Amino acid sequence: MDNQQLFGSSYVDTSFFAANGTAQRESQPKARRRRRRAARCGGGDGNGGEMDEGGDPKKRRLTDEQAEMLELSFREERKLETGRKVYLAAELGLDPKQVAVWFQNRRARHKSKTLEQEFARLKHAHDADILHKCHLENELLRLKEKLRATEEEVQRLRSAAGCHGASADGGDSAGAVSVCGGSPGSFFSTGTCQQHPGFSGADVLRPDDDLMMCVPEWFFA
DNA sequence: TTGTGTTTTACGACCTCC
DNA sequence: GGAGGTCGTAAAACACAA
Repeated sequence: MDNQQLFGSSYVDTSFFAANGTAQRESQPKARRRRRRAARCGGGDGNGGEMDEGGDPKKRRLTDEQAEMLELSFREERKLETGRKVYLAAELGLDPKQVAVWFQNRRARHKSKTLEQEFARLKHAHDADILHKCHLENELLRLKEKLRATEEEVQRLRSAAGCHGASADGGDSAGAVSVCGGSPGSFFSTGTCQQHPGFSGADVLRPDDDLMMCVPEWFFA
């Protein structure tokens, strides 16, 4: 069937068909499924309202051609105004209501897929943030350890110089390394990085990432 | 062949816009 | 008020592993 004939120039431009053709389906399994069904049923009859033995209109899957043309039309414009609905229904031998329902369901599928992709993107970004936070925490620990060593060295030099009253700060230097066990805002308890169970930082790691202290506790569970 | 999970079609309820 | 939208859901159609 000629695409120009089917949709009319006001609905679909020819460059779209040229670019997409009929091969650009969302997934191969879907195509395979339709092929198998077509083989079983002896191909589509072009009638979406086939009756069962009792004469009741049963749920009928659209033929490959019908689905394909609706898909092309959907990609062109996701909303369905009355004129286009009636036109498509007439050209595809469907009830206008069927066309409307198909578009409703197609929009729902599209939205669902979009949300899925957006979720994956946000999760990836979140994982990267968690990893970055881990590195910052590790760096903080290193710096505090360095500070503690420096303060110990100062203390030692003062002692060596006979400056016994120098510890006016109450000997608080030991508190400098208490971050591991007691820092209120710390993410760490025993030097490991506590992650959410769903953390999947592996996909954002780089070869030079220092993971010395960044092992989630659940890893050892 | 059958049980089960997934996809597709269809519908009703409710909302928004003209 | 009617047309068409989303959302939630039922059920048929289908794929596939056991």
